[in-house]
Amino acid sequence: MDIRDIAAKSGYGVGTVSRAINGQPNVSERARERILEVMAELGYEPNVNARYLKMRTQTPVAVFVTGVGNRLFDDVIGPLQAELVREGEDIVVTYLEDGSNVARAAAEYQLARHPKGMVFLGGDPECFRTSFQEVGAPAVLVTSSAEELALPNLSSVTIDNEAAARDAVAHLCERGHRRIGVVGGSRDGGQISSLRLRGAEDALRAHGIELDYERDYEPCDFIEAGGFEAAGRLLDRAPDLTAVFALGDVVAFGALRAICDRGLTVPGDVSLVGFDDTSLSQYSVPRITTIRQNAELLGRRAARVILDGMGGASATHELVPYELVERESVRTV
Amino acid sequence: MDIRDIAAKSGYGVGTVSRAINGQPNVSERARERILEVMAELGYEPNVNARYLKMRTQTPVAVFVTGVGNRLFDDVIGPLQAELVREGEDIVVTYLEDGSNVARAAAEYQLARHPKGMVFLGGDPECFRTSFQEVGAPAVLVTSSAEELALPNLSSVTIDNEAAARDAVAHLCERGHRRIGVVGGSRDGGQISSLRLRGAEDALRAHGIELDYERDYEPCDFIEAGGFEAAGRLLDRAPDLTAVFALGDVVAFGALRAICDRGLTVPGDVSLVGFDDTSLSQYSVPRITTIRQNAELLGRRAARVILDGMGGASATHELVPYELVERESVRTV
DNA sequence: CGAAGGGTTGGAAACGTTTCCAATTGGCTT
DNA sequence: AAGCCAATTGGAAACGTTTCCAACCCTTCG
Repeated sequence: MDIRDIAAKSGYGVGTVSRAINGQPNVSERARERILEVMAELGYEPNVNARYLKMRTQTPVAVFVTGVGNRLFDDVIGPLQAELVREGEDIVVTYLEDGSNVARAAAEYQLARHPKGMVFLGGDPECFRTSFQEVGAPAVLVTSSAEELALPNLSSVTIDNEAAARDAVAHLCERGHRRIGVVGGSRDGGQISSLRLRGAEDALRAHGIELDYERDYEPCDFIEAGGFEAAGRLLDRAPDLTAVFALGDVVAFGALRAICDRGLTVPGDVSLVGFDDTSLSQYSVPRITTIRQNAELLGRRAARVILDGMGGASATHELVPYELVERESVRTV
Repeated sequence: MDIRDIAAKSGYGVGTVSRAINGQPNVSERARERILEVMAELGYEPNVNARYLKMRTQTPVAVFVTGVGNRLFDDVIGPLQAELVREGEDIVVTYLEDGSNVARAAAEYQLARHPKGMVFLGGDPECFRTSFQEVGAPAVLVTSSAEELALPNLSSVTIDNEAAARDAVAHLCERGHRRIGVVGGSRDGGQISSLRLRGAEDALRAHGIELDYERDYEPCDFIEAGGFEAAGRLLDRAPDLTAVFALGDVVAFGALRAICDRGLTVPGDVSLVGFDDTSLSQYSVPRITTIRQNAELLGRRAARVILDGMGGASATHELVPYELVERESVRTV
């Protein structure tokens, strides 16, 4: 079934039918009604391939997710999609195995599909530097800042990771902790790792403590298993630690397990603070004190940025508020 | 840039170029080499819109996920995608707000995009009955069985939910529990709820206990918050319960929290068994005894079914093995 | 009354592929 | 030398839209 079938059956020309379908002007009320009626009757659906071929754009909005299993991203997608569909846009999600090739994948996708917009959940700004020079569509990087890249179409929405990590660790220091371990990310890892690590370092230094990376830090991927193993190694190496700061909730969750496995309790023996405020930290036993990234806000803002970008707005770099939410995993010593 | 540019520059016709690009026969080695060379030189990428318009097919494989936040599905997507890309297929994921409209969404998508294959993560077979009559592409339903629907192109891969639930509850009964509560799903909910509920009922009956739905059952959505609230209500109503069977790990996780909130311990005061074996039950404190659904196997099998279906195979209904994994949340009374 | 102009309309051209068919080539066979 | 056949090739047609332009019909105005 074709737009021509609709034209024939409704008694109008294809041009008029096309205009009617797309809500364009220069169609009489009479014609519009008749055409819509015939469309409904025949159950006609426009062919997106033909449409996008002609319009030279394609897939509504492409979302790239790197790091399957990052709970925060799962929580961002819902609101993001909701906001976009409310404006009549659709999204299509692609999972990327490895965060490092995100820009390459995106570039290929863009070349091939010409999406209207692109959203990156995770992925390090660095990798956009080389291979993402000419973005055709508005793009937004969520949870990392792309400000210093200053690419014309690449926006970002994120919290101030450094300040948040500083607050998290200061929280521990203020409660009397002096032997504090850090787990997650990696020293020469992406922006997020670096920023959070630097924030932690700063807070410690402000309290007269120098972070000994050799002894009190253990890197790992942002998955439960990573946190479990890294915290295990850290605890075995430095049993006098009274607190652990995990660079992400999933890491904290794994760390919690590792702590318990050694017969220690949280917060009795070691205090724990996470980062992200996913459902993991809300429902774990004990509940974990963490930095709240407002997933809903992140999702909605990202959607807005894309929408505005499609409307011609230039790239922006938003900082959304964060919050330290105190729960039961930190003890005053 | 066009296929015609490649044709012109390489000195061959568009037909030959097209054949060379698609690895079809009837292209001399000489021509193929030259054409590939020119393509690389010009950085040419075929336009998928034009291609799919002509081929009358589109998006590689469409994946529909219903119920954001279901950890099991997150774990299935990775292996699914891995298997598919290994065969040169790509996937595109769409999140559906509400499980009930999955068939409608799929039908629309199919009409508009003509995907090569479709996979449904979650979604109840019932909703496919009416609106999914003529599937053009092979489709597979994961975690529910579509066997009784007997649709020509709709396959399914799932575990035997009823038997697994029976095993889970029997496990509790064999350890001396007589007052067992059940949380999650709903009585007139989808296939999964029904099957697991029936399995629980059967196991109880085999041990001389009749499940009192009014008193010992509390329905809820498959999210942490649901489990938390439902288990809370259940516990308040029937404080003499010594064990709880949750219809999903996320529900169990929420329930664990509710139990602890009431000053009770797991497994000291109440034993708990979950269902799915997501990372939640592996890392929680205590670790939760649960039914393992092998996410990787589910994902890989689903991919296989789609691949075979594209090769012309007809619908199959696979049952993959499950396993009761004993951890620390069940006590013998 | 003729011209001008705004709102509609129809249809051809174009978007970038794949595919079909006819034409060409070159090596064998008879 | 002529005839065949297979392998290769070129190019037109088609896929289903959108858009541009010309044509048309009314009003309205000078």
